[in-house]
Amino acid sequence: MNSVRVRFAPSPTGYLHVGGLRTALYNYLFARKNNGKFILRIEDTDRNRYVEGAVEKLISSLKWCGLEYDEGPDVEGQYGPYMQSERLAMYKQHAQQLVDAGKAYYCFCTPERLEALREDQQRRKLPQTKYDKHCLSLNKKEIDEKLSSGIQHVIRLNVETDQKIIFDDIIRGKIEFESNNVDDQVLIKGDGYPTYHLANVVDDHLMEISHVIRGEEWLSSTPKHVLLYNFFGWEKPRFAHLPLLLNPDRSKLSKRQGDVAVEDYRNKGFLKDALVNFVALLGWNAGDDQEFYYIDELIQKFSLEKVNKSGAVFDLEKLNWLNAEHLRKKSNDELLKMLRVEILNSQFAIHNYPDEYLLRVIEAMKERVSFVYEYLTKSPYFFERPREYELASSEKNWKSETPSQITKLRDRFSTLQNPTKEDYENALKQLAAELNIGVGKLIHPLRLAVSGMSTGPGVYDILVILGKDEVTERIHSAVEKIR
RNA sequence: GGCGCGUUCGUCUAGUGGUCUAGGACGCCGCCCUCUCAAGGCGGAGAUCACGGGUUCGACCCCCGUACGCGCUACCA
Repeated sequence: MNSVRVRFAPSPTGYLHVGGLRTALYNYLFARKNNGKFILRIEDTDRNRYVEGAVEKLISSLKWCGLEYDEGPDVEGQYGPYMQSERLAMYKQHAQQLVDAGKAYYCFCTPERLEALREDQQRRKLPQTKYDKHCLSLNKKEIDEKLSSGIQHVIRLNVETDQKIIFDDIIRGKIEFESNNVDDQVLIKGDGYPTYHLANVVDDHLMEISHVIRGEEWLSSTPKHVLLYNFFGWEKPRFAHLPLLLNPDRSKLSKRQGDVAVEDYRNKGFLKDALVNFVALLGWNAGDDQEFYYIDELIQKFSLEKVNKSGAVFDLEKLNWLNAEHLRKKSNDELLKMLRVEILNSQFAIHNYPDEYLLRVIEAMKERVSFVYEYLTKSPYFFERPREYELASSEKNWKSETPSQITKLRDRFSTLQNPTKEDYENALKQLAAELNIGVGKLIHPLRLAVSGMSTGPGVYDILVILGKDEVTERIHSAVEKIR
């Protein structure tokens, strides 16, 4: 059995698109599952689209997601270099080989002639617009003259007419094209750089790529690649074209309708485990009911045969849910580390909370948060005294008799020695009984007094975490401040 | 326009000719739990399986057509 070698081959646009993440992930899962190699190759053959620092950003996003590659720009391998811009000589040499064999030819047409040709074809309502092979008729002498005169030129693929181009896609099955619909694609551009089509075929062959797993947008140009493999006399890799990721309106996932960069989701507080888990399920399912996965389980269960054919809408609601699920599964120690980072980046950075204290907060809030930052936004009262009191709750629960009742409660609390949850609870219940009122008459104002809010963990848990002195202090100032 | 690919609850999906009066998950609604909010448990609404023809004793599953959607149609990837 031939060894599995797959690659993720993005062009460095400045960030890692979530669709790109999904493609990278499937390549990674497939490689790991089959004891193969996962390679990162940068397709930077478009000089007009050069973006400073793009490769570094791409790599850092990929690594943040946990997708470690075996060979790449910064990981030594036997098949480098892994930046296409550093492989120009290879493309040139292979293009020349094709020219010598009559499978490709020099073209000296100007952009103006090409544009005019296209317009003419459109005006005549031809079924398709394609190059007219004008330069194919040039003789050797004419070509040599033009070449030595230094005039700009490209090299084009010489597509034969009336051929059937058939290939097998792992996900979609047999796919058939007519060569008459395939244009004489430019292989080497005027600036000497290769186009994607030439570069990806040459590299995939030289790098011994066994499976080309890429987005569906490449399906239509695969016949060009197949032709290239045939012309070179090379064995083709297996192809697998992945369904697209879509906006809620089912158009191709784009910036216009929300965040598309992995970095965006990272900044919003999503866990890499959740993002990876979510994106894995967009277009793939093991055939069972499992939805929660760690990457190791994905590796075990993944197979290309189970990848869907149709596009999947990127549904934030489900991502949110998965994030909460993954967050809740984290150990308290892991959460502590993450919470510390969150605090450092918040208005509470000036405070110094003991681990012991934060661990108790985590225990109390764990079931109530979907994001780490929510420890701060949903229970700010664990980090600072309430600055204000929720109006809806004070109007509902803070009656005219409340100040005196709650003050009595405070007095009871202050007599307790190292009170436990139960001690607080007993004290409150006893007072309620003595005052002949329901416990709710004390509990709700108490919650409001110590937290400023009406929601959160059980009040007694809050009291224990805050500690007696803090609690009595907060009750005191609440009595003064509310209303 | 041409070529290609696709089409099961709002969304992600299970389903490979009879087990489907179509299962799960997210979201939504209700109930339980309960000092609140979550979490959890239970239940509900939600898909004439895009449509129309075949094939078959029998079609979500096979074939053909139509519609719709998406992709490609560059010296961009």
